[in-house]
Amino acid sequence: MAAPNTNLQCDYLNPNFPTVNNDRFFANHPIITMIDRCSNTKHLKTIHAQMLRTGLFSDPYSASKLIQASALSQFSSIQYARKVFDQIPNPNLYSWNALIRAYSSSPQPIHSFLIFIRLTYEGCENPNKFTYPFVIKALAELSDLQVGKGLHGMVVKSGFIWDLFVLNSLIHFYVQCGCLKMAYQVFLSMPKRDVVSWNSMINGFAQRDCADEALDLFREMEGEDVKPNDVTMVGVLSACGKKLDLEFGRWVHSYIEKNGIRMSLTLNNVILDMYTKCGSVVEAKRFFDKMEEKDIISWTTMLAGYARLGDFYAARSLLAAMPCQNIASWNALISAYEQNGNPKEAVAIFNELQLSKKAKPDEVTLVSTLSACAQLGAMDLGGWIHVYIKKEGIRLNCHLITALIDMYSKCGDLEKALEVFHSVDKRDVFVWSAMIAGLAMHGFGRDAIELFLKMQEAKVEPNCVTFTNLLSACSHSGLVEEGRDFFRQMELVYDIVPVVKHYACMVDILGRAGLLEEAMELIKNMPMAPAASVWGALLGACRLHSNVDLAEHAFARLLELEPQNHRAYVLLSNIYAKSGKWDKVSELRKVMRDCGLKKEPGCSSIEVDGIVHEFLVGDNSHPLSKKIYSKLEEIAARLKSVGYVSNKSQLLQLVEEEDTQEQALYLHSERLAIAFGLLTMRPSQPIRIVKNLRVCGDCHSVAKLISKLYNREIILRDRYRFHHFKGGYCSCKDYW
DNA sequence: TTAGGGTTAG
Repeated sequence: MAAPNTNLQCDYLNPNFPTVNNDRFFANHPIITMIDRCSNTKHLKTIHAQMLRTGLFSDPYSASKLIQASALSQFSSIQYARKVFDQIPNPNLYSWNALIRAYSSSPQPIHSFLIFIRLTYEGCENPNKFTYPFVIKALAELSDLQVGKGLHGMVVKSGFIWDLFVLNSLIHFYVQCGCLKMAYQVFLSMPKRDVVSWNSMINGFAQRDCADEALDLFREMEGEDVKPNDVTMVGVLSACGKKLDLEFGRWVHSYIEKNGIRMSLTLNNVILDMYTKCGSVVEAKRFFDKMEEKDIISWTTMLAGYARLGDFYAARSLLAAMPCQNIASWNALISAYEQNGNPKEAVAIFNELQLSKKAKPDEVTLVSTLSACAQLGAMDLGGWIHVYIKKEGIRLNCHLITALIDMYSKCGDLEKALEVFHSVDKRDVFVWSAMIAGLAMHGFGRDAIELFLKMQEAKVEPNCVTFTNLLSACSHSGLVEEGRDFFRQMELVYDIVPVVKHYACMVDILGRAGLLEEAMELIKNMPMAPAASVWGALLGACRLHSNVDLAEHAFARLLELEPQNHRAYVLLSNIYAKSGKWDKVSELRKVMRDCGLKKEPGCSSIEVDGIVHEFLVGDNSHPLSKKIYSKLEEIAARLKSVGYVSNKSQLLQLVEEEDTQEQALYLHSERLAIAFGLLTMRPSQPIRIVKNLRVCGDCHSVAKLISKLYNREIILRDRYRFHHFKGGYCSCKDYW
C-alpha cells in the first residue's frame, strides 16, 4: 500500500480551503478509499492514525466511513467503534445509525437504545428511516414492550410509518414481545408487503404456538405476488413440526425441491427437525445421512429425535459419534429422559456431565434436572442445584424460578418454594401459576386464591394453566363455591375457554363435596366429549360417597375410552366392597385376571444423604431390610400399646394402593420408607416420602400416629397431593 | 449516489 499523501493536511487546514457543505467532499480522498479496501483491525487503526494526523478525522463524512468499517465490517469491533465514535466532534447521522445498528445485534442491545436517546438530544439531525429499524430491533432483543410502543409512536409522528423496513421491524418487535395481535395489526395495515413482512409474521405465528395461523398465512401468501424463500419455509416447517403434521411436512419438503428454494443449512436442519418432531425418525435419518454439510445443530436435532422417541441407545451412540459436543447436545438427552418419565436416568446423565466436565450446565440443563428432581422428590440434589445457581452467579430467569418453585413444592418444602417466589421481582404467568399449584397441592386453597388476586394486582394475565391450578386448589380444600365462581369467570372475565382438564377439575370439586348430581349435570352439558379424566374424577367421588349406580355408569364410560385402565377396576371394586357387594368384587377381579390387567405396584421413595431409596410393596431387597422389618414390628407394638386397631375394611378391600390379598397392610411401601427414615435420619429431619399411588386410609391413620408417637414430621407426597403429618394430625384434614 | 428488516436444536 502506497504511503498516503500527507500534503493534503495543509490543504484541509488552509483557511481558503472550500467550506465543507457537501458531506462527500472527501469521498475520493486516497485515505478514505483505503478504508473500503481495508481487511483487518490493525490496518484500520493505521488509517485512523493517518486521519487524525491529517485532520481528516474532523470531517464528518470521513469519520462516518471509519465508523462504518469499525462497527459493521467483517473485522468489526464494537468497542473500537465506540471509541472512534466518542472522539468524533460532530458525528453525522450516518455515524449515529452505524453505531445504533452495531449495538442492536450485539450482546448489549440496550446501548443501541441509549445511543438513540443521545441522538435525539445531541444529534444535529433527526432520526431517519435507517435509524428506526435498528433501534426497534434492539428493543425486540430486549423485549421491552413499553419502550417499543413509545418508539412506534415516534415512528408515526415522524412520518416513517409507511417505510417497509420500519414496518417489518415493528412486526418482528411485537412478535418478540409475544404481542401477536399487535404484530398482525401492523402486518394488516401495510399497503405493501414483501417477503420479509410475510416471513416475520409466519415465523412469529410458528414460534408462538399458533401453527395453524402460520400455515394459513403461508397459503395466503401463495395467492399473492410474493415468492416464498428459504426463511419462509423455515417458519412453515417449524409450524408442521409443532402440529405433528407429517403429511403436510412431507408436502412442504417436496414443495421446496420443486420450487428450487435455496437449501440453506438452517433449512436443512429444520427439515430434519420436522421429521423427528413428527415421529418419522427413519425419514429423518435418511435425510441426515444425505446432508452434505452438518453443523452441531444437525447432530443435536438428530440426537433429540432419537431421545424423544425413547431410543436412548441410538441417542447415546450419536452423542459419542458427534464431531463436537456442546451443552445443547447433553440437554437434549437430559430433557428427553426427564419428559419420558425417566427422571432417575435424567439425573444420572446430569451427574455424568458434571463428572466428565465436557460441557458447562446452562439454564436449560438446570431447568430439566430440577424438573427431574421434582418428579423424584430428590430435594438434596434440587437444593444443590439452587446453591450451584447462586455460586455460579447464573441469572435467575422465569424458567429457572418456575422450576425451583416447582421442585421445592413437589419435594414437600413449601416454605422454600415461597422463599424463592418472594425473593424475585420478575414474575411471569408461569411463576405465579407454579406457586399457586404449590399452595394447592399442600392444601392451602385459600392462600392459593389470595395469591391469584395478588397476581391480578401485579397485572399478570392468567392463562389456562393458572385456572387448572386454581381449580385444583379449590378441590383439595373443599372450596366449592369459589371453584364454581372461578369456573364461571374463566370465559366471562378472562376470555379463556375451559378445556376438558378444567371440566375434570370441576367434576372433582363437586363430586368430592357430594354434589354428584350437579357433577353429572355438568358432564352432560359439556361442549366437548368427556375424556377419561372426567369419568375418573366422577368415579373417585362415587367411592367417597358410596354411590354404586353412578359409579357403574362412570366405570362403563371410562372403560370405553381406556379399556386397560386398571385403576378404574380397583376403584369400582372398592366401592362394591364398601357396600358389601362381595359377589361383585370377585366378579370384577375375575374380569381383571381374564384381561390380564394388573394393578400398578405401589412404590415409595425417600432421599437420604442425596441417595434416593425406593421401596416396593413387601420389598425385602434393601440391604437394611432386616432392620427395617424389626423397626416395623416395633412400630406395630407401639401403635398397639396406644390402642390402635388397623382398619380391617382396608384389608378386605382390593385397595387401590396395593393388593392386600397378598400383602398385609404394614407392608405398604410408604411404611417401609417411613421405617427406613426413622432408622437413618436425624430426629430433627422431616421424613419426606414420594409415593406413586394414593395413600390408603389405614396408612394415613398410621402416619398420623407415628408423627405423634415418635415426634417426627412426615411429609408424604402421593399421586394427588401432599400430606404433612405432625403431632398426630395431617394437613389434609382427612379430606383427600 | 455511504445503509436496512425476517430463520433452526435444548
